[in-house]
Amino acid sequence: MRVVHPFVAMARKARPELPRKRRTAEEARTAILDSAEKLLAAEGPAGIRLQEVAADAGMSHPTILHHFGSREGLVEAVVARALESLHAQLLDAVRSSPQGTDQLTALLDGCYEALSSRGHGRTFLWLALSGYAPMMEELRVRALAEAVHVVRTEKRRGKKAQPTFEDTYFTVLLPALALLALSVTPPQNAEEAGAEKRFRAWLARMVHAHLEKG
Amino acid sequence: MRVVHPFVAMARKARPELPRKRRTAEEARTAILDSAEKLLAAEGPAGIRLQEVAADAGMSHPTILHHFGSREGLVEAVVARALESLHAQLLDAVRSSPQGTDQLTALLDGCYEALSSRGHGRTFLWLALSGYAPMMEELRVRALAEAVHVVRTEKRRGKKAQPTFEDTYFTVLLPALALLALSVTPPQNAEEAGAEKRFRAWLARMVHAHLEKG
DNA sequence: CCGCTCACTGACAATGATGTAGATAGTTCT
DNA sequence: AGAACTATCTACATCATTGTCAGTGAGCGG
Repeated sequence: MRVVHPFVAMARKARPELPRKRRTAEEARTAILDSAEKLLAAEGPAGIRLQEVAADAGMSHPTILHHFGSREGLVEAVVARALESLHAQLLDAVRSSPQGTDQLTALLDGCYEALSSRGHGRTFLWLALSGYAPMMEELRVRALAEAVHVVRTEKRRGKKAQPTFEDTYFTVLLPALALLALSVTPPQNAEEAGAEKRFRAWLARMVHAHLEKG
Repeated sequence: MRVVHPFVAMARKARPELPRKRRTAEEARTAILDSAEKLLAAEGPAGIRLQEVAADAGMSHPTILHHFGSREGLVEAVVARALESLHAQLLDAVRSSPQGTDQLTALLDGCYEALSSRGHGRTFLWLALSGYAPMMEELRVRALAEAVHVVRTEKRRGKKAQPTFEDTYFTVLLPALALLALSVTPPQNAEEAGAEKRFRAWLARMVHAHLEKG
């Protein structure tokens, strides 16, 4: 039934770049996930092919199946890790600077960085389109808006017109959607990058003005 | 070399639902494109499979190859037709109402309708992510912003502070990006639909206020 | 009625992707 | 050193998808 390979040694010699490396299971998993994540951001979940991931990670594709059970297992793992990483980066960006126009610009810059630097914004949109991630819930805009709303109402304690929560929610949602869409195609040159930066500053002024005036 | 099929007639009888239909070439092409466009909006360009398109259009997959030459040919045709249709619908929406807050709300509603009704927004994002369509150019935001800027400067003739074109551009770009991102996941129920409608009205007020004040 | 055109079909080839099986070779523990 | 463990490999099986081919039949002009 099984044809035993005759010339293993020869094949080995023919491709001297195959010194079977042995990593720890953890190292192997992260190497695989790193390679898969690149493909995920570039081509979406459908673009994750075992052979290609394996080639990029410097191993053969059955090794991936050994570590993740199946292609679906790999996809789930890389999706989970990417979303986790995105949320962590966004949280970092939000935690640093809460008040003032300049800080708001910095905040938007930070969020945009989180979305575009490692292709997480692209990944997120791929997932939303593919139905992997429930768009709005995953972006956790609501939670962020709640935090902002607390600060906002705090600041205008005593004023007569208190803003509604929905107003605050929309005010947070708007830049979130815009930055997400922008991150699909990162700027190709310095000029585009400059324009996008000015856009974020402009957007920050707009949002800030709206939050202040109520 | 070739095994001649022995029981064609029997096979025909076995599946009586196969009366070979003959359409005109035009009818066939549009039927195929209609089916392919559904798949394109749902799963992106990578989701266009000849067998599936053929099944949906009620024919065998070689017929598609007969009409479009190759899968790539089909994809190009359906992409071209979808973008054409999206631009036509957006143009329609923009042409109807140029001034005032209420009309601006209607305009945004119209644009959102164009993006979400037939999944054109999803299609567009699939294409942008896949690298088929150059995001910003394809949305033709610049051309729209130029038209808006003419009207805007016209209205404030004589005033001292004229808004820059970039300000107008950003003011058009912002709702464009937001609506596009929103169209990825159309509302699942009446409540979500209502919230999105209120968001568009809120956005229209914001944009209108900015355009008026300068 | 005849014959041509071409939309259409089933069968098959070719390619590429996932998954399986058994052997091989680092690592670590005793 | 020897044994156990397991990360890794090659080879193969299986399936889905695109594309080719030769033939079929509906409609139309003579």
